[in-house]
Amino acid sequence: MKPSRRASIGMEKRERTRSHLIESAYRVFARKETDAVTIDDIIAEAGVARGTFYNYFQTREDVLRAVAASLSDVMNQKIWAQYAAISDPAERMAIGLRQFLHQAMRDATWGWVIVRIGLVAAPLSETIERGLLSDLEAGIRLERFHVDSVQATVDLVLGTSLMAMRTTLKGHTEPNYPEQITKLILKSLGVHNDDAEAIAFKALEPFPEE
Amino acid sequence: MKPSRRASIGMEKRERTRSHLIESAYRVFARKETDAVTIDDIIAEAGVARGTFYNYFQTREDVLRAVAASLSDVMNQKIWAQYAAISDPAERMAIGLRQFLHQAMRDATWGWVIVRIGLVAAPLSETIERGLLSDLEAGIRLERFHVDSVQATVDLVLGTSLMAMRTTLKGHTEPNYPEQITKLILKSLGVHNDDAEAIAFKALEPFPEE
Amino acid sequence: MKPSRRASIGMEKRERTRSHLIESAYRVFARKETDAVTIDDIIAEAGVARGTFYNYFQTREDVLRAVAASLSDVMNQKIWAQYAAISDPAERMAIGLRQFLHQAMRDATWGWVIVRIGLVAAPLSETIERGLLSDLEAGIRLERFHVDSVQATVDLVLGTSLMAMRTTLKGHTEPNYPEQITKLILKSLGVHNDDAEAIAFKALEPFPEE
Amino acid sequence: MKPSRRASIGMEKRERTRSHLIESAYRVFARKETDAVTIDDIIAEAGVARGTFYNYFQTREDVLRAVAASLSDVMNQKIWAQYAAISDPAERMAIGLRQFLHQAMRDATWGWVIVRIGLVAAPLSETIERGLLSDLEAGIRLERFHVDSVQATVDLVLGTSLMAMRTTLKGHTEPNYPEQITKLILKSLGVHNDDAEAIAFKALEPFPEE
DNA sequence: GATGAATGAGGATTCATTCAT
DNA sequence: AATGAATGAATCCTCATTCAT
Repeated sequence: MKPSRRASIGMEKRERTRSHLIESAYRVFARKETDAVTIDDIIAEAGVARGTFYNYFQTREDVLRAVAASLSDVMNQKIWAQYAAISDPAERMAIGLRQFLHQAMRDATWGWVIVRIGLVAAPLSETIERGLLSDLEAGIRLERFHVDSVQATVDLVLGTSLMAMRTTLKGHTEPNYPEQITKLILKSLGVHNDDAEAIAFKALEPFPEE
Repeated sequence: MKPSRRASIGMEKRERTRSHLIESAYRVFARKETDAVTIDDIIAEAGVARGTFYNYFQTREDVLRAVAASLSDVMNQKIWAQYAAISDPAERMAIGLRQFLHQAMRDATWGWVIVRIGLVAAPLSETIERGLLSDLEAGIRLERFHVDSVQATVDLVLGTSLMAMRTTLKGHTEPNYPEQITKLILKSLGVHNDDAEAIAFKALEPFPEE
Repeated sequence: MKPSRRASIGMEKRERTRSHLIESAYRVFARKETDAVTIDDIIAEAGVARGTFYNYFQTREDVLRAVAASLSDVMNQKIWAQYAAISDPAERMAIGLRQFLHQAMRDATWGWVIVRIGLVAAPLSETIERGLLSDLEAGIRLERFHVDSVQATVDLVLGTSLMAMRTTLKGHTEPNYPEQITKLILKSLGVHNDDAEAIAFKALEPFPEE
Repeated sequence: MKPSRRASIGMEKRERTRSHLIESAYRVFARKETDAVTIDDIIAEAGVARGTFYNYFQTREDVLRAVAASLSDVMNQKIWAQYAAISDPAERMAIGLRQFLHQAMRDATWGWVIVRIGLVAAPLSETIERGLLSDLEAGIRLERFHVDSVQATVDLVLGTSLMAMRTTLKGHTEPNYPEQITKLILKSLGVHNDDAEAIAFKALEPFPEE
């Protein structure tokens, strides 16, 4: 059992450093335009030597991908996990959108990273689009949504929510902004006004804390 | 030869070189991510010496602003100017949106530059937002649009149309995509389905050529 | 278990690892230009951890020296060992040269290492020069060789044989090339043509296999 | 005539800097093992900024090639040119070898560069081998040389002269060493002793100074 | 006004070496 | 004795910017 134990200690440390680097990179990506981020920024934030970075990532792209993958994980666990039980697609989408925007308000770092790399980094945007698409199709099948073009709808939902997030992060404070956006999007999907309002403003379950 | 004439010739030449540089930069910005554009790219495209660039612009930001300003001018003259006569805000907005998307399909270079710098570069983003806002407010005033939050609506229109443009530029081809998007946005602004459809698919005046 | 036994096991293991590292380094030196060899290359070839290398060698120079020393040993045992019994200096030299070149043809790895580090690494080149010099002086004393300058002769023998080895390794295939070279060198040392030919082409004892 | 004059001034300056860099690189290559030469070494020697180097060469290989090309030019002009009038291949080869070795004694910098890059760097090695081969073939055709294998002879001449040069550069001082080497090589090519001696020690024309 | 050579700060990357486990 | 994470010096390379002609 000696070697496996030894190895597992090494592994743990390695994993810890890797996570630490990803978290540091994440904080840096929140502060700066993606292309302006240097590896020096990241190692300074992590308090680690230059060479250490290269023990874990080959390139800046690499670490960007890792950050995106980690965000995608978090999102899956925190945002979408919770509505396993909900069957109404309109309600599912509403919860997703609101969590998304609330999370950005609660944690601006998270928000900025999403706005900056959300659309660029493959794994994240794919995760989002896939989830969105499945809810959308379910809604159409169940005649909850009424849309002419699925692609147009995807553009609307994604475009609007990212833009709303940006607006929020830039300091716009309007009461219930996430709910306003949610209601607006639901209506665009063909949900009637009162229904949309009821769903968008329905009490949310508390967000799972870290 | 009168000195003033000499001067005016110089002026003309100066203006010509400046425009040439702006157009070259514009083509380069269409090809590459904003931060990836180097001054070398621009002077290579313009076929001009390195020093010449600095006779006209102090920094890279400078030329970006100039490109944005030039786009903004064109937009004011071509798009906004065109519907001076139209009074229905829904129709105005529909024409604006469609022109916008059609132009991107016609001229991918233009499209990519708008997607890349439309929201970031100063004079351009202001022109866009101002135009959008004035139509929006007119529509609300005249009870053509029914919205709860103006900001939410701005986010929806901008976000959706930029995302749609991106989709188009990436090769999505769906018949009447600009019209689908326009109809969807009009409905989101509270215009009834049939009305939105009629407006979104109404024949367009030909776009003024250069 | 007796401590001395324990110690001797440790010693054996230590020796085994050391040899393993030297052999791995040797294979790497055969593949790459000396200065291009990294310690990573060596440990990857050996399948051993980075730290292990430093348990045996202080620096890269160190391992280079060790490889050279090991080559020198092999050479002494395999090539020169066999002509203890031969007294004619011309024949001794002929056998040495031919073994040298035949070995390079048989084992290109060995050949490349010799060509690459043969002249740089001290212990090897000294071994070679010492052997060469003693045969040369014997030949002169016995009036088998007729030369004006010993140094010039050393340069000729060493330079020609290394260059011939390089030529061979680069793929030149001419029947009996080692013998041609040997005959040429013998003639340069003052041996008559027919005599040189006879010696250079005389049947060789089989090479001692590993 | 203005622009062409302007351009030609620029060209001259450019050419001057380029030559300056090549000469500096040349001096550095004489001091260090090829792979140990850094671009910093070169720019320090040239007293020029880091970026300047990259205005002229893309890579270290590039500058090596340029140095080799320049050496090859000089060689063609100075050494080969000199014996346009000499028809005896033995004499031609003797003059070539002696010039070669004398030049190394006179100018150690030159010698070291030749020893280091003579066989590796493209245009230089070709010039050397071509010159050698043409004399060799002429000698064989005219029955001045008597050899069994051309390749073996090339290896002998190149190997011996490079090794002799190295010996000289390392401080070996023997009177008439270039001549001893030349005589030895001529004899190896089948020239009779007295003849070889006469040719190898014949008075040399003074070497054309720069 | 146009040119392009020269500059050097900034950032990326490699790799020998140390050291705690 | 073996391991491999961490280190940081050394080097490479790019590119915005200056300036003399």
